[in-house]
Amino acid sequence: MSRREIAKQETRRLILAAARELFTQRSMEESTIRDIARKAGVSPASVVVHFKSKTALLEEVLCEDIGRAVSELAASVPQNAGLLDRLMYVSKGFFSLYDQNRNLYRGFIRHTVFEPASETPLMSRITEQYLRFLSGIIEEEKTRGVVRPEVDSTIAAASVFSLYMGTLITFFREPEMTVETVADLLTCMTDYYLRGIIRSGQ
Amino acid sequence: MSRREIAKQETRRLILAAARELFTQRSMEESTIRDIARKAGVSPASVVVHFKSKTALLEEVLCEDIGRAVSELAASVPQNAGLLDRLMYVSKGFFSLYDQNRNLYRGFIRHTVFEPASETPLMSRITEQYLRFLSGIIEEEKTRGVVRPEVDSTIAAASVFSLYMGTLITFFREPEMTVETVADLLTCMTDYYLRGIIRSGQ
DNA sequence: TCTTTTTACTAAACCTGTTTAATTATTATA
DNA sequence: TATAATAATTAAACAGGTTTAGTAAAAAGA
Repeated sequence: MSRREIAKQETRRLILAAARELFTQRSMEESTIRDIARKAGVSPASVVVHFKSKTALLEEVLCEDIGRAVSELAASVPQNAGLLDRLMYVSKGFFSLYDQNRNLYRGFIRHTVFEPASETPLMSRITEQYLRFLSGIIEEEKTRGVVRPEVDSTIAAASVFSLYMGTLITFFREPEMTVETVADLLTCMTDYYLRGIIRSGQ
Repeated sequence: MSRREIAKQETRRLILAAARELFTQRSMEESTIRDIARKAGVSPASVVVHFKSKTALLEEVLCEDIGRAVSELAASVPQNAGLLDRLMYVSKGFFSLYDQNRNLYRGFIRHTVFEPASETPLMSRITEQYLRFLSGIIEEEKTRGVVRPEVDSTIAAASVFSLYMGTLITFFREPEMTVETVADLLTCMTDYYLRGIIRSGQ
């Protein structure tokens, strides 16, 4: 690595560290690029040169945390638990994570979820990781005979994920909602999803 | 109404008309407050005085359209259709509406969905209207014996709405996705939801 | 080694949403 | 009617994300 490249990486590291520190203290709006730049000892322009935008910088910081959370949670799912509990396990972990800095994660998700997937590559990767995890569980339960064999696990995973997103929206929209309340709601909704709501045989 | 009040309402009307015209031509970001103010013949500050923020102004404009769409769609649901088709009917109408100006609606939903409910009263009202419509259908199908009687129609409506939101996110994230594709996906997901994915009797 | 090219970085400017401090016209009051 | 209070409006400023034009140092080429 050339001397230039080394300096560049060091600058990048400084910005990331400063951003992480500020973002964990304040919300997204309260942490300005100028603040981050000052803390990192670089110019505001440098921040935008290294990370395409403020959102991209936040994505870089938070996706590291979220990605680690997904991996850890997915690895620690209680294997002897039932389908519903296993599907809920990671979602509940996410709610707890977001609850640590609700405004920050709210801002982050607001700025990424509705963007074209190509604009938020890190977020996309984590979503795919989570979807694979969910469809993996469903496939597993298919071989156990719990889930009907004709069910498309990709569609089912996307559905379970949608229910999660729906409750996440409620979580962020209703400030009085706690992690427990939202987890209970999601559990109830997912339970319905698994069992269906119409009489069987219709 | 005093002379002052009349003038105030007229200014408000001018701003709304200008905003509507600009918003239907360009996206949210491309329509600046200064542009709207110039077209309306008022100062930029006036726009913010009459409407709390740019988002609130957009909410005012679009919720009129969305609200009308909900009412019209809800009133024209084919009554003899099955549960699935009736649940899908309004959602499909929304997708078509959003497809008319995808970037504008994307920006709008991005700026409102994750805000506290109190900040976006018009959006909240429409969401409640839609949820009532959905739970109404489910209650109806309960009396017909199609939906199991122990099902909580509020939870079920929230679930169907979540599936809609999930596919809407996909719709906005994947630019190549068409109204037809997303409608098919949602139909499939909702069908699973109604019938459940596990073997009955578990 | 000297020159040219590349590139990390930045100061200053730009754009836009929003706020503030008047200004001016209307309404209420004496 | 004259004066005081009120409120609609705005010019100007502010703040923050982003862009631009330029600088200076490193790398490449002679």
